[in-house]
Amino acid sequence: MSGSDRVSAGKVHTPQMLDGERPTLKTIAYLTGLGVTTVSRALKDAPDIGAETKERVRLVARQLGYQPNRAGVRLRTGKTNVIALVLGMDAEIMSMTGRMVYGISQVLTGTPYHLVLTPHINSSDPMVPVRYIADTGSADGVILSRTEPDDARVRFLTERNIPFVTHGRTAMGVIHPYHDFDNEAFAYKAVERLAARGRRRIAIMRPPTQLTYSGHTMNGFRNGLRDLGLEEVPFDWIDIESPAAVQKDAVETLMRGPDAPDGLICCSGSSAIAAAAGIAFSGKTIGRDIDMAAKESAGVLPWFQPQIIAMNEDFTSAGRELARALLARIGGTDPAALQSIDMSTWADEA
Amino acid sequence: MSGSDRVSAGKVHTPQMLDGERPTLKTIAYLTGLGVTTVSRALKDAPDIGAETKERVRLVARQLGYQPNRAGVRLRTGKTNVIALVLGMDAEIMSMTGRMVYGISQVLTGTPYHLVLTPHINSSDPMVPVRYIADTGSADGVILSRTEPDDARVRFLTERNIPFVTHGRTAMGVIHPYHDFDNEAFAYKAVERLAARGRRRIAIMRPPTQLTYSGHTMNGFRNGLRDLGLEEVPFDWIDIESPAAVQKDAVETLMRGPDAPDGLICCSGSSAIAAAAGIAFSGKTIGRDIDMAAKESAGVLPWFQPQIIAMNEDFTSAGRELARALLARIGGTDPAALQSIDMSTWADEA
DNA sequence: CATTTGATCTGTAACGTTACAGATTTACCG
DNA sequence: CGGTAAATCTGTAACGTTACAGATCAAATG
Repeated sequence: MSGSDRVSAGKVHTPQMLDGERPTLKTIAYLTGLGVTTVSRALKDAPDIGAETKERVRLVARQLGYQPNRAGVRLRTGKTNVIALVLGMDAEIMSMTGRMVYGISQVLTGTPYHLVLTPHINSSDPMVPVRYIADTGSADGVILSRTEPDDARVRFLTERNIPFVTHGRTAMGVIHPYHDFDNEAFAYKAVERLAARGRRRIAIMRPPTQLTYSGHTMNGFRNGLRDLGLEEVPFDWIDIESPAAVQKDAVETLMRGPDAPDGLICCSGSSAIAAAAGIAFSGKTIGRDIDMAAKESAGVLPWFQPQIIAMNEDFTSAGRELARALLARIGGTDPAALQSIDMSTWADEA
Repeated sequence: MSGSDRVSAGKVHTPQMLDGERPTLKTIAYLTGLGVTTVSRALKDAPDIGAETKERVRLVARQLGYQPNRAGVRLRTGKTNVIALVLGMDAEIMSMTGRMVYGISQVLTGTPYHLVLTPHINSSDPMVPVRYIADTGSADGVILSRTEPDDARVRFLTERNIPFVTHGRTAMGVIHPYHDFDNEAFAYKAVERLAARGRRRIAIMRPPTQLTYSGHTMNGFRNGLRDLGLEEVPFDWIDIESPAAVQKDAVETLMRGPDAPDGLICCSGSSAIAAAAGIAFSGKTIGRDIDMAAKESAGVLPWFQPQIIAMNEDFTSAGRELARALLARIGGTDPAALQSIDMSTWADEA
C-alpha cells in the first residue's frame, strides 16, 4: 500500500542472485524493491531514509546474513578495517605475543576489525613493515612494540597521520597514544624488597638498552639503590634477550666471582629461570646466599622457586589497552587522552 | 623508434596521477603509453605481450614501487591473499601461538600472503570462525589447531572445498593436509626412559581427551608400559590444560597418597613445572623418589630441573610446515602429499 | 593481390561499495 | 492555486583490477 509495491524502474534484477551466492546490497535491493543506494544508506542509518524502510532493510539483511564485502568497502572508501600488529624479532614474538594477541582479540571481537600480523623477519630494519603499511594503505591502525626513546616508526607514522599506538613510551616530544608498564616502579620496589631481606649489593639483568623501558627500569633501580643506600653490582654485559645459555653462564660466573651480589633483579621470566639455574650451578642458594626479584608474565615463577620475589606483568591486559586506545584514536580521540601506564601488583600483595 | 612512440587513442590521461598518490596500473599505463590491460598482463608475464614491452613495464613499475591494490584484486578475482590462523581458547593461544606464528611468518614472508588471526573468544563453538571465513570468503586458506578425531571444522572446510591444514591429525576417513608431532613416539620413549632409570609405576598428565593427540599419546604410553612390563598409575582427573594450581595440587595429593607413582610423564612444559612444584610440596624429590619425563617447547626445562628428562617440540618448525603445506594446497597439490609428522629428538640425544 | 595467420595490443564490463547530484512525492506556505 | 521546502528515494560514476572479446598490423600463405 503505502509505497511498498513500487517497482524499480532501473536495471533488470534477476532472481538468480538469490542462489547460493553470498548476498550483496543488490540482493537486498531486489528483495525489498529498493535501490542499491537506498539499501546501503538504510543499513548505515542515514538520516534521509524512512524509518519503516530502514526496518524492512535491516530485517531482510539480517535474514540473509548479509555482511558487507570488505573488498568493496575498502576499494571504495579506503577503509581497511584492519589493525596491523607489528612484531619484532624472535625473542619478543615468542614470549609475550601470544598473550598480547589474546587481549587485542578480546577488544576487536565485536568490531569489524581484523588483526593482521606483520613481522619483519629477515630485514632487521624496523621501518620496513611500517613503510609497507603506509605505502599500501593496508591497515587503519598500527600497534607497535619494542618502542625506543627516539623511534623512527613513531615519527614516520605521526608525519603520515596514520593512527597508531605504542607498547612503551618515547622521549621525542611527540604526543601519541601509548600503553606502558611501570617498569620504574617495578625496579624501585624490587630494590625495596631485596633491601627488606637485608640485601645490600644488588645486580640487575636489564632489558636491551635501546628500548625505552630499559631506561625507566634503570632509573627505578638506581633511585631505589640511592634512597636505601644500597650498592650496585655492575652486570651489564648481558641483557634479558641474550641467549638463555649465555645468561645462565654469566650469572654463574658472576656468582662465583669475588664481587658476587647478594641480590638480583630480573626483568623477564625467562631471565629469572636462566639466572636461577646459573645461581644453582655456582653452588649458591636462592634465599640463603642471594635473593631474587623478578618480573614475569606466565605466572609460573612461584611454582618453580617460591623464594623468588615475583611481580606479574599482564600482557593480556596490555593488549586490551592497546587495542582500545588504537580504536579510539582511529575514531578521532585526542592522542593525549590515550596514554596509560599499568602498575601491576606483586604476587604477594594482592 | 620501433613503436615506442605510439600514443594511446583511448581515454585522456591526466598528469595529476603522478602526484603523491599511490601508483596504479593507470599510472604505469600513462607513463608507458600503453593500455591498462596491457600493463596488467605484462606484469603477470602473459604470453601475448611482447618481450620488450614487458621489460619496459616492469622497469617503470619497479621505479614507481608499484604494488597491486589488494582490494582491487580481491574484488575482481576473489583471491584474498590472506591466510587465516584460527585460534582456540586462552590456554593454547598463550603457550604455543607465538612460536607457531613466527614459523608461519617465516614462510609467508616473500609471498603475497598476509596472516590474519581469527580467535574465537566468547563463543565456545569452534565452528563460528570457520563458518565466518567460509561465508565471507575472507581467506584463501585456513590453519586449524586443536584438531579432534572427528572434527566438524575439517568436514565443513572439506565440503566447501576451502584449502586448509590442521595441526594434528583426524580419524574420520577424510584425507587432508596436516602436520603433527609424533606424540605416540614421545610417550613411548618417555616410558622407555623412565624404565631405564628403574621406574615401574608410571603416571601421565595427559592432554585434553577430546584432542586427537591425546589418544596418540595414550597409545604410546600404554604400548610402552605393555612392552616393558610396567604399571600405569591412574591420574586422569586432570589434564595439562587444567589450571596450574589444580595440576600442582593434584600432583601433590597423588604423591602423598599410598599409590604414589615413581615415574611421571608430562605432556607440556607448564604441566611439568606445576608437577615439579607439586612433587616438591609433597616432600619428595625428583631424581630420588620419582623421575619425570616431559615434552616442552620453550627449552628452559633443563635449566630448572636438570633431572627432568626433556623432549623438545618445535612449534616454530611446525608453523613453517603448516604454512608450506597450506600454500601448496592452495596451489593445487594433492592433499595426500601434504601430510607430515615431526619426530623431534630428546634434549640428551642430539 | 586477397586472405589468413600470428603476435601484440586494446577497450569494455564487472566485482561490491559509497559519494554525489539529482528525482520524486508529499506537505506546507502565502 | 502556484511555489517551495522537506522527506525520501534513485541512478551514475568511481575506487583498481582482470576476463573477455575484439582490434591492429606485419608477415606468411594461397
